[in-house]
Amino acid sequence: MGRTSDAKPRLLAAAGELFQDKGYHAVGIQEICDAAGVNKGSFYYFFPSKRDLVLAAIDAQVEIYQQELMQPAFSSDVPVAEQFRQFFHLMYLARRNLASCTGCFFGNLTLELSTHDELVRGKLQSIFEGWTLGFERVLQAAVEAGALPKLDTRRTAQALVALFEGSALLAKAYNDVSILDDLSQVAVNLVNQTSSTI
Amino acid sequence: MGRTSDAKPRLLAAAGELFQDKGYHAVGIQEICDAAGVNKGSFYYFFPSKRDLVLAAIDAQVEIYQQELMQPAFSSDVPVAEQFRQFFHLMYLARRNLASCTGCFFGNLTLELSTHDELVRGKLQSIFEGWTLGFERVLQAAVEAGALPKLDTRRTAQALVALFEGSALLAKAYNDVSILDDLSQVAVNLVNQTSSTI
DNA sequence: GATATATTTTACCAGTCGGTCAACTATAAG
DNA sequence: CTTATAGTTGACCGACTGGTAAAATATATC
Repeated sequence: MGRTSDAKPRLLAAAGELFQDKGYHAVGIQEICDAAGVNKGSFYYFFPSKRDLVLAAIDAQVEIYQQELMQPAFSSDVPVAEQFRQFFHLMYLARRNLASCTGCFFGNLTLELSTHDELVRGKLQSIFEGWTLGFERVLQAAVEAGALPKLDTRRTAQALVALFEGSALLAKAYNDVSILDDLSQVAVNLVNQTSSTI
Repeated sequence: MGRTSDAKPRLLAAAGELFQDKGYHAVGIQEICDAAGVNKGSFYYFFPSKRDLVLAAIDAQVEIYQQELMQPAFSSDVPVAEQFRQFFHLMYLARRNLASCTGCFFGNLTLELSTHDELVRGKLQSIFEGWTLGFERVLQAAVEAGALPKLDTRRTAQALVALFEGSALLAKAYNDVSILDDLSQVAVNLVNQTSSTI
């Protein structure tokens, strides 16, 4: 009972966008409230602090990345290496129409917050760990199917995550999304490589 | 004439350290001044603004990275791939004794500032471009010496920069420097790979 | 329709931010 | 020794920060 409201999801969406393109410290709660069309007092009704907001915003973005990057890229029946190319390419597509290249939401927050806040760092770590385990599963399945030679799946998976995050970082530094597409070829090579066989 | 001072280099050193482990927005000028043992008024005698400080701090760090990473890694006569391994390893050594893993100075600033300040972004871009060109030269020399098969030097060089930045990012997320050493092996494979030959 | 309660509104707080300024001091150079 | 000047000091500013509190309001439920 009492009145209902969609202010909370609006705040989460606004926070997702603003943290993404300005970073955590560069965005004030007032600015997020303005973007969401919510009063600051209402903000503190839904979130006890800015830190709680960013924790919730991270969860919301995990969901989005899962649905718009992970599932589309790794559910097809094309060769494994092509699935990784697709992963990079989907990020490219998602960023291509933006005014400026804003990097990866999680990578941005990692570099800005993980020395400040151990809880945030742990959350981000477990997200990257989830990606790594997911990549590893995909690679392992391909190895078992004979599509790939035996390789160090853990290290390769982690390297693919690193390459992805590094590519997003360079794309932001150069303000040029096409770097993501360009380096997707290296991800392909990395998967198909024979030199790291064991 | 007039009195002399080493306050400026002290401010640059303090700014380098504090920006490195807390980020740009999370560090105030007062904090930098305290760390450097300088009054805030004096700060503004040397630097017109915080933004000018970070620009100068970037230049100072370029010098340090050049002398402590680039030159040591790429001046030896070991095989090319080993030089890249050394590059990652030197970063590992530099970070291993720190209380927490703070990532790459330039990568950190890229993700925090390049959407705010076009001048900073351009400066960081040209630093990464310098690394890329340097890597490319090393690879090209190895190809011409017959030590490596023909490969897309530009793309490989950029991928190595991306892998490095991504590794530093993951190391920060996991708060575990050893990731840098671990992924150095992938850099080695990437250089020695045959699948990306043209 | 009454009412308990979920949400909104607004004014407010102390602290910190980047930055300014004018007076002061030490010293290098003549 | 004088003096021009490079450097230092500390008080100060307005704007903005994250966060609080209490009164007002709308509505789902009965």
